Amino acid sequence: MLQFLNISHLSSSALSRNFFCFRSVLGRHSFFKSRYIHSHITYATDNEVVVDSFDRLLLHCSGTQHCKQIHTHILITGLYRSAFLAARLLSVYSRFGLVMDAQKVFDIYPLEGIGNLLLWNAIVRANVSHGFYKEALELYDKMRKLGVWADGFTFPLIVRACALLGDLNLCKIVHCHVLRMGFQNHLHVVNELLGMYGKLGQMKVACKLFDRMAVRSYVSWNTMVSAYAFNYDCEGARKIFQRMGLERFEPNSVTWTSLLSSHARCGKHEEVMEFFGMMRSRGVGTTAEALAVVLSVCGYLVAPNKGKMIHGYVMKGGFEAYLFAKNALICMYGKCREVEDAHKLFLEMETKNLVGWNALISSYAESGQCDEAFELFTQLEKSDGYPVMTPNVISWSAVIGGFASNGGEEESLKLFRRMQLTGVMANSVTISSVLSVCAELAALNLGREIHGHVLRAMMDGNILVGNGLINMYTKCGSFKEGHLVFEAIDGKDLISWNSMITGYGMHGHVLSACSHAGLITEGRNLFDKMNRDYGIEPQMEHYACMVDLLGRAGLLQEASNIVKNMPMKPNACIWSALLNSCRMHKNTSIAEETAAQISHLNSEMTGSYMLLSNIYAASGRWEESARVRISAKTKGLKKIPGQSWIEVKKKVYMFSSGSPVQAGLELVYRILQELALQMESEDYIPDGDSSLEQNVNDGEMSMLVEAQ
DNA sequence: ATAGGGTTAG
Repeated sequence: MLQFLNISHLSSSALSRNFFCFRSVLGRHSFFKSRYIHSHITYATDNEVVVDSFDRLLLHCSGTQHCKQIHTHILITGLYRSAFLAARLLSVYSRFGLVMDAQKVFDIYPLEGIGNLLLWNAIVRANVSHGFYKEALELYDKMRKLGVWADGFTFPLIVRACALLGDLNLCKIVHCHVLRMGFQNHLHVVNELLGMYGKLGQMKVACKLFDRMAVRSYVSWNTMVSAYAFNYDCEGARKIFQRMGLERFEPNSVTWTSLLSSHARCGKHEEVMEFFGMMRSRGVGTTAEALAVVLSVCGYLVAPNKGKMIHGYVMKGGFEAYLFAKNALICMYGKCREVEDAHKLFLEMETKNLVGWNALISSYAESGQCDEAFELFTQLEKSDGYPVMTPNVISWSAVIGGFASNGGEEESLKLFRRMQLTGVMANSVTISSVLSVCAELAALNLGREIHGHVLRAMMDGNILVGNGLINMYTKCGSFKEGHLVFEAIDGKDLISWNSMITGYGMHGHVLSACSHAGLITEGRNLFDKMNRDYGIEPQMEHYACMVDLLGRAGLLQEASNIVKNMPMKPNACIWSALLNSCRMHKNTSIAEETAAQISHLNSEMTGSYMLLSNIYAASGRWEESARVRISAKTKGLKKIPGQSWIEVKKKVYMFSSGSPVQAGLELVYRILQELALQMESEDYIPDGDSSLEQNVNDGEMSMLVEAQ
C-alpha cells in the first residue's frame, strides 16, 4: 500500500521510524517542519499514518490561511480521496465560517466514495450550523435519491433544520422518516425531536414523546426545560425541573440556566434573582449564559449594584472572552443609566458584533441621548471591518424609537424613510414607534400611509401595531378609524382598552352634539367590560377617562362620585378633568367641593389652579379668583404654554401660545384673524376654548388643560 | 463526529 516514490529505497522499519518522527513533529503543530517532511512523502495515497498526521494538523490549525495551505498539501498528495480527511477539512472550513470552501471539498470528492456517511454528515452539519437549513434539507433529499441512508448523526441535524425553518409539514415528514427508519428509540434523535416540537409550540406532543422515552439523558431533561422557557411557560419549566430531581437527575448548570431564562421571559424578575441565589448556594457552577440572563434582569430592575456584582462573576468565571456576556454587560449598564461604563466596555472589546453595537446604540437612545445614538449608528453604517456589519432592523428601530420618544419627531420620520430606501424591512416595533410619532404630530395622512404599509405587510394582526394605530387615529382626530381598528383586534390587551377609552374621552365633546347618550353608554360599557369580561383592573388613566367622559357630558355628580370612590388617590389628571368639566358646565358647587380637596395638594397642579381661578371668574367671584392665582404664584408654579399642531401637505406645523408666527403659516393666521372678526360681527362671544385672539393675547386662558 | 443554555429595538 505504501507508494512513496522518492523514499521507496528506505526499508520498512526505516519508514515507520520516519512516520513516527513525522507524527511527533505534527503533534507539536509545527507547520513548516511538517512541510519539509512532506516534501519527502509526496504522491502518497491512502495511508492511515499520514492521514492521521494531516488530521492532527487540521485539528490544530490556527486560521483560514493555515487551513488552506494544508488543503493544498492534501490535494497534492491525493489524500483528498480519504473520506475521513475530507470530512475533517470540511468541518474545519465550516468552523472558520467558510461554508463555500467546505462545499467545494464535498463537491470535488470522488463519486465512487459518495456513500460515505461521515462526509454527508459533515456537509449537512456545516450547512445547519450556518443557518442554511434549506440547503441542508436539499442535501438530505439528494442522499435519499442516491440511496444513502441517514443514520443517527444525520437525523438530529435534519430534524433541527426543519425545526429552525419552522415548517410544520416538513417536520412531520421528517418525523415519519425517523419512524420508518427505526430511529424512534434513538436517544439523540428523540432529543432533537423534543426540541423540534418545542420550537413549533407543540408542547403536548413533546411531552408525549418525552414520557415514552425508555432512556433519558441530561440533554432530554434540559431540552424539555428550555422548550418550556421558549414557550414562555415558567410553570411548566418549574414542574419538569422538580420532576427531574425526583427521577435521580440532579439539575445541572444548564438546567438552572433554562429555569432562569424561563422566568426572565415571563417577566418574573424577582424570581430570577432568587433562583440565581439558590443556584449559587447549592454549589451549581454558573455559566456565561446564566450570567447573561441575570444581567438582563438587573437591567430591567435598574439594579446597578447587583449588576456590578454579576460583572465580577463574569470576570471570575473567565467569561470576558464571550461576546454575548460582554454584550449583556453593556446592555445592563445602559439600562442602569450608566452609559459611560457601557461605552467603556464597548471600546475595550477587540472584536464586536452587531448585538454589541445595537446594545450601545439603544443605551444612548433610551437615556435620551439621541445624538450620541445617531452618531454611533452612523459609525456602524460606515464601518468596513470583517465580518461586514450593516445596521439591521434593531439598529434602525433603536434610533428611530429614541428620536420618537425624545422630541426628535422629524429626525425619526426622516430615518424611517431612509430605512425603507435601504431595504431593511420594518417590523412591528419600528412601526409602533413611527405610529407614535404620527400621533404626536397629529400627522393623519402619514399615519394612514403607514396603516397601508401595515396591511400590505400583513402586520395588522400584531397587537403592538394595532394599539399603535388606535392611538394614532384617536390622537389625530379620527375616532372612527381608531374604533374600526379596535374592533378588528383579536385578543385586545390592556393597552388596547387604554387607548380606546382615552379615545372616547378625547372625542366625547366632539361627538356629544350628535350621539351624546349613545356615546356615554358605550364608554360606560367599555369601562365595565374591561374588568368584568377581561379581568383587567381599571388604572388611574381609566378613571381619568371616565371622569372626563362623564364630566364633559354634564354628568358632574356621577363624575365626582367616581373620583370619591376610586380605589387609589386621584392624580393631577383626574382633578383637572373634573375641574375642566365644572368650568364647561359652569358648575361652581362641585368645583368648590373639588377645590377644597385639592387645596392641600402641592403637586404640579398649575392647570388646576388656573381652571379654578377661571371658574371663580366666570361666576363673578373675582376675589376668590385672584386668591387662587396668587396662591399658585407663591407656590412657584409655572405655566406650560398650550400647543397645537396641524398637518399641511405632509408637513407638520406647530402653534404655541405667545410664540411668533412660524414661517409658512402667515396665511393660516390671516384666515384665523378673519374668522375671529366674522365671529365678532355676528355677535358670537368667544370663550376661552375657541378664541385664538384670546389664547394669544391672554396666555393664561390657554392654560385650560385639555384632559387627555 | 452528534445533543441542552445567552445578549440587542417598544
